[in-house]
Amino acid sequence: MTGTRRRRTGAEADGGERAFLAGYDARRYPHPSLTTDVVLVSAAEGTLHTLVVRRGDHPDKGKWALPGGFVRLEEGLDAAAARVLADKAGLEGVFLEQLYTFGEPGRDPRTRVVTVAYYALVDHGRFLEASRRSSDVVVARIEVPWDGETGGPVALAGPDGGALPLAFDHAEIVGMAVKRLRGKLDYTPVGFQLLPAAFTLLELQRVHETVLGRPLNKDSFRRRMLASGELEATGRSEREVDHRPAELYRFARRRAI
Amino acid sequence: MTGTRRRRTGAEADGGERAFLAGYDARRYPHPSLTTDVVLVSAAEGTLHTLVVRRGDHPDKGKWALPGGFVRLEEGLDAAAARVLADKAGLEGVFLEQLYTFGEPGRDPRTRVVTVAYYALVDHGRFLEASRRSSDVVVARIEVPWDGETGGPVALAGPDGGALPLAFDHAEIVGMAVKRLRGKLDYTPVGFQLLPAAFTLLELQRVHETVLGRPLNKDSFRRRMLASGELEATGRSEREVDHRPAELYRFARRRAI
DNA sequence: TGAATAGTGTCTATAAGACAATATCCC
DNA sequence: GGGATATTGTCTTATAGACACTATTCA
Repeated sequence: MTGTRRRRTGAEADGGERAFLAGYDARRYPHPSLTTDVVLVSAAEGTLHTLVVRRGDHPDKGKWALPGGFVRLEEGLDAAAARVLADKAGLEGVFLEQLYTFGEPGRDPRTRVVTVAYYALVDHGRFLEASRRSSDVVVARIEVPWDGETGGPVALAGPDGGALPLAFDHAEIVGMAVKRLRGKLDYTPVGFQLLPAAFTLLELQRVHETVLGRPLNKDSFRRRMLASGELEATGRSEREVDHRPAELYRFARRRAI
Repeated sequence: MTGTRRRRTGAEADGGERAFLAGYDARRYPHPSLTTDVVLVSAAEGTLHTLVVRRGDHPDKGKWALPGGFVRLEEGLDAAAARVLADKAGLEGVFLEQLYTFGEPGRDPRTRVVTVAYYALVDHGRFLEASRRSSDVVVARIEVPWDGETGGPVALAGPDGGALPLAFDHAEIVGMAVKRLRGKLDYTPVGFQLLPAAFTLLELQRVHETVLGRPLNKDSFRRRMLASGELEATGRSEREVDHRPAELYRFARRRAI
């Protein structure tokens, strides 16, 4: 028992925790701080990328952190993540989904901070716009040291190939985003979120391979995608390629928040 | 901007949220309250069950709530959920996993409460012990009004068949647990957690069918399970059944927290 | 012996992987 | 025409569903 809880009496013996809230002054006892961090993911050149921000202050000064911020008292969690995304990366209307909540007591050395992590998916083109806003913002390549959905922390590499050390437990958070994304890909049409509105089947396959970290069979990928009903031919084709141009498809029902 | 944030200056323009924490006094500004709620799930008689507690106080007095409690300042999220499980249901060593974090501003009428929901899996036998501890604790049948992994709120029915109205957004939380469980079943050996140490293939199939809410093909279920390598024959058989006794299996590597 | 479920074997339909053949663009 | 990739079609193999048949227990 800590100072935040009173002795429980008979009537409160079960379910009393909630009753307790009624007489509870939120300002009187310390709560954990609540933040949200967003793993903004794109796929390009066979690698997943994510946006990180250089920390200007201690602790972990000079290391790289996910864009994040406090959850305001009157603001929903999804809304807080969307706000962070808009503020830090200038992005709206992208796929955004809650990932996991990280709250080990030691994860931030200053005070107890619980963070509700989100992940967002964008096509690489929109991604690059965002990274041009500041030299403290970088789109890093994600290096995944495990196969399949094993999970665990990942490493980041900057545009010059150098390692970007991650602040706090953010390597775990990005790793969790990769793991989730790999899992989702098997049964949800999440790959489209990483591509522009129109794309070829090969581009879609490359995105899937990038997410999964392994090559896929072209024939069956093609069949599976066309049979899924998620794709819709645009009637247009690629232009200015030095081979037979591929047909362009679009996602039949694109979702976003 | 609320009073919880200062105006940002140039050096803080990106990543400043974290720097902000350094000079931040956690007791000076209101944070959301942080709780954890546990959806304790079992399978029996073709239906999923969960444990709920009758609320003795307003708001939602008389309605039924998931066992829950505050996350202590020095305590990890998993640890908080495990503590709630031990306190409220007397259960330890069961499968316990983070589910989702619910934090819409209006979900608790008194103050802003963000809850990190967990779900736990137990075999129905152990479950019943827990429910005998108090008349305010009930193991309810979960009635799922949607197919597959559609998601959405569910309803609860008490032992007498009457509806048990759920407090707050707990119908959503239980619904999310069912959805997650259905998704997990396809690719992880989570069904074993709902059974005692030794079980027959048909019992395992019934559990899967209960979770998924649809019948499964016996032959291919059998083949799939035996081929998965997750099962291990105990060498023993059922006793006292009025038909040919089935072989008892155990899970080859049972996991728990 | 009969009821009831366990467990085995076989056939068929479907989906995935492999591979060959043809099509269409730019140079 | 040559290079390169798109697209189609066929064959093989693995897996799921259907179904028939035998096995084993208790009443």
